[in-house]
Amino acid sequence: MAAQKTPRMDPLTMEVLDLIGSVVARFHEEYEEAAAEHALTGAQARLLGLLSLEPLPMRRVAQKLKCEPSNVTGIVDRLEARGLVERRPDPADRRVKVAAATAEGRRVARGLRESLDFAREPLAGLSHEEQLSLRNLLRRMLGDAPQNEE
Amino acid sequence: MAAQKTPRMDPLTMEVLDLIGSVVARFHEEYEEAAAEHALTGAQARLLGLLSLEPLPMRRVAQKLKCEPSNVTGIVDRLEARGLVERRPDPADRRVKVAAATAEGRRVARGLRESLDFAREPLAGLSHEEQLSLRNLLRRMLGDAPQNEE
DNA sequence: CACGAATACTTCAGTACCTGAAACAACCAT
DNA sequence: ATGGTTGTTTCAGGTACTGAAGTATTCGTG
Repeated sequence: MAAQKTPRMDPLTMEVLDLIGSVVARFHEEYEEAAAEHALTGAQARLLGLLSLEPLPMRRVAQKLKCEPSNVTGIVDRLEARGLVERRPDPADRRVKVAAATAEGRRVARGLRESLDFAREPLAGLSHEEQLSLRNLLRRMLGDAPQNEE
Repeated sequence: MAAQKTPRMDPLTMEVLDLIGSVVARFHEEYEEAAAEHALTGAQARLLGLLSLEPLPMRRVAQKLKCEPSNVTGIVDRLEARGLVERRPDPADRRVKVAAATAEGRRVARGLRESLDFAREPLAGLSHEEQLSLRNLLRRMLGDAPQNEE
């Protein structure tokens, strides 16, 4: 628990912090917007995006989404009602229900992904070196052990 | 609305995109967590942070938060019940109610800001040059996409 | 000045999201 | 077999959000 008092904050650090805040706000906004275009809420879009990669038991979904399993039930209910997701029994354990995106669900998820032009387009304007540098900086910010130094 | 088919995506670009997604998720998570430590929801924390800078009419708050004014009513209600925000009449226009953070509200907002160690600490580990470079890259990401659609 | 339109806020359904507790079924260890 | 644990759902309770309707105030114009 670092209870430091931040005696003063470097103005550059503050600006970068602010820029990150803007990126976060912008990203979120774009995401919700893209979801809305497909008649989905943000939570539904996140869940569908997750399941479009691979089917997952409800409990795993809750872990990935960092929420309670009881919450997942409702979101899957609504997606299932729209035919975008289905519940399958797990042959190995009859307690678990595996949530999986339907073909239609995967189609919608792809469309969703393609709607997220926000970061892709500006990124295309950066040179390869700049992208590399951005990647490394972001990696360090996230605390990831850099594995592919280049 | 660029409905391009993304003929191919540079793997580096994809990784950077992914990292940005992680930053966004992390930032959000930290924000909600910091808010929860002060017994606030994310929406309440955002509103309080806004009002800690300057008092604003309800209508302006809704604009800043990009939501309906009727929504702001409820959030301000709850913050007001906790004594963190108050409604003041606008002497110039009796229709208008100005929402303002109380002294206690400003105190909580400051604590909230200081709890957001996520980006500050990793940033402190970057050299001045690296921070400059990160700032410039983020600026370009945000500024190169002038989104004045209307 | 009066009167209708516009503006600011609130109230009121209606929906979604989210949590925590309790119920239920199925698994597992003894 | 029994009892504890695990996976899912149901339920109650609360926040967030929208859109429509309602109230009060301001403003524009005849």
